[in-house]
Amino acid sequence: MVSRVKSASGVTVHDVAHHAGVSIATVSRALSGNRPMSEELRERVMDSVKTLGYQVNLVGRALRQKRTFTLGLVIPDLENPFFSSLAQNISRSFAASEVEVMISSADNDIDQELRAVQSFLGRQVDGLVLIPSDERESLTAVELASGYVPTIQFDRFVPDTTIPFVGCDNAFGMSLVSEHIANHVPKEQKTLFFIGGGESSSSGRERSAAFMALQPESQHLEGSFSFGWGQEAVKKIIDQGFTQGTIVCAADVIALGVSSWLLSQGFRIPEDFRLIGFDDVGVSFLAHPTLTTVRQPLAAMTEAIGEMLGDSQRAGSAPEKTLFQPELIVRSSSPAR
Amino acid sequence: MVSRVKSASGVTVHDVAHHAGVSIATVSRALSGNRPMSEELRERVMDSVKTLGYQVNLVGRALRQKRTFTLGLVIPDLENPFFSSLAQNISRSFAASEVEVMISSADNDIDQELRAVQSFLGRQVDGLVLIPSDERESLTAVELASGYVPTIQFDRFVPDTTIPFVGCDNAFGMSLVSEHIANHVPKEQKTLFFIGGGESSSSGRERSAAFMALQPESQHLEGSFSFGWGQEAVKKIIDQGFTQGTIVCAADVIALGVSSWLLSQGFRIPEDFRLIGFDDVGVSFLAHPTLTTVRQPLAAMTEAIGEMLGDSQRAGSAPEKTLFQPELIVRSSSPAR
DNA sequence: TAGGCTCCGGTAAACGTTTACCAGATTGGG
DNA sequence: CCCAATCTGGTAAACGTTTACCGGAGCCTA
Repeated sequence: MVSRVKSASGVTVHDVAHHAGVSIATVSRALSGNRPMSEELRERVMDSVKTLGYQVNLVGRALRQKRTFTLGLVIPDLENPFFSSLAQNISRSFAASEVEVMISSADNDIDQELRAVQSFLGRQVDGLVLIPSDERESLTAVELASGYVPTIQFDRFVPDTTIPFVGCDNAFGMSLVSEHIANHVPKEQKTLFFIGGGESSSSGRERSAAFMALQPESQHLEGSFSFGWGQEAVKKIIDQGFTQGTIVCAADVIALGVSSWLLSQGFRIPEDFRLIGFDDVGVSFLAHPTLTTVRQPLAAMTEAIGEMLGDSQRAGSAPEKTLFQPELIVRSSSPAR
Repeated sequence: MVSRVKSASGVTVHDVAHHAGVSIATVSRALSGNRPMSEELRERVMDSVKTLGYQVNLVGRALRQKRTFTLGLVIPDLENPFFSSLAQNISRSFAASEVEVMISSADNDIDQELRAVQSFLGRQVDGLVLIPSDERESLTAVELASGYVPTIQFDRFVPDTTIPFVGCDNAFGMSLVSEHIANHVPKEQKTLFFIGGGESSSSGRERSAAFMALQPESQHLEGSFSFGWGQEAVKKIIDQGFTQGTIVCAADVIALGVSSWLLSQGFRIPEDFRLIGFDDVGVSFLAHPTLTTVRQPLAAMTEAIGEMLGDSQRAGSAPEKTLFQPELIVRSSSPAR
């Protein structure tokens, strides 16, 4: 037979105690190692645990300990590769620790987002990492969360709050791009285009603002963080009659859309158009041509989450904003001279 | 000040009862509507709830009710767009219901996968949806899960178990592809290549086997479900000197890799190579050229999850395997004649 | 008017843990 | 040899809910 124990479910610490002929306290201690005990007894308990197929009920434990060893993560949109890769990274950075990361998708809907936050709060998560779906509308969710548990805004923030934020220095990232253009893009391709990801997120606004400040001459298109928008935007550019230039995108997803459309129309990258992205999402080094982009130091950023959540439990207020310095990764879509 | 209630956390049903001058039972009933009560009293309770900022503690509720209204979802790899879009779909199909979907990533690691399952079980989820990471190695996790709660294998299954499975009819999907090739691919492109996703998942094996049975003449390459493998595989094909043909991929991710590499080398799709994918992942209708692919009816499939989990609570054994018929979506990477 | 039924609120038990406190045993030092 | 300290196991309370059960009040019927 496949499963010996038909329903292992329902075995409690009492059953184990009874089977081993000890008290429930002893069982608990044997399992947690919270207090020393004779080796012989511990083994007896462990044997019973094994034969009965006992698995601790974390709900009971959580109620008693007032800790769940759970971290909630709310993602605006799982279908955006940047976010899903973010989720993967955050999970991974907690894989070795005792806390489990639970992910919930807001599906680009602020009601869903609020619901996800409430659900996590009700489930007594020990901390919450939010990527706000909308710069304004997410205010309720973010503030609600931070009223209950240590909360971190990640990648984007809702303005005018004191809730800690971990992200990257978008302005610095754009300055790297601007510098790269100055040093490595030939004159004939110095017609600049900037395709933004929309004004509804801080990262979108910051990137647009930074680039426009550095390169006020460039043409500016504003849309959303999506593959489809990249295609649409570059189409507009081509429709205006441009046949060469440099296209800077507020995100890799956008740049990939641009690339796919340009190639399909017979344009060459980087010979006709140079293309620069932002994020360094997984496929950007696999795409052909490989994408020049601004890499966010995700590993370091996700580590910061752990530290900040730890700190906020111990000491006073965590630093309001932690920015990480991104790095320019030069690949073939806009090579060095 | 931003948050009026410094720490709303810690307000219990007792506090509300005290504040409203009623018993805790009344508070519980006012909130749940579980028993009729005078409107006046209910309002008094609700007022107290609001002023105190009470939020129900779902841990307490779960312990008492022995239900968590939570569905666990374990994903092999969030960075694979097919899986993340799957996750999004499953979340979405439960958005309107009272149950919350919690996602956990196994990060392609069976230890992580087992850990995720155990964690979900300990947290007393009401049901579990698993996409086994590995056909053989995931056996432990899948069987463990099904010993405790209603469990469904999704998209892939571990062989030789009786644990319910929801997926698509891969053989049928491949027969559609084969038919399409017979009817719409011109003779000079009838050199067929099949790029598989590896033998470590049932879907990979089934698709490969089905296509090879239908088109035994075709050249067969086996790898993994990834963008990078698509590029690598098509490179091998080109290195053999082929300059035209039809490439069938076991997944869209693979096909996108193929497409990106072919275009970068100056090949044209579909003039030189026709390209056919599987899954109909989000970007495949955005890619240029748009991808001809086999669409899995995800919406229907995710709905089936809800039904099966409901059934398995009520009646006896659910049907062992539920297969959905996929559909061929003809787009420009392999157009109709 | 007595008896029973309905309505509405409260009391307390139960869910499965962990852990503060207690008590008996053992040990060690003076 | 006695007292204190330590060690080891058990008892019971507590975490925050929900709900079975109880009981008083009001009402209807015979």
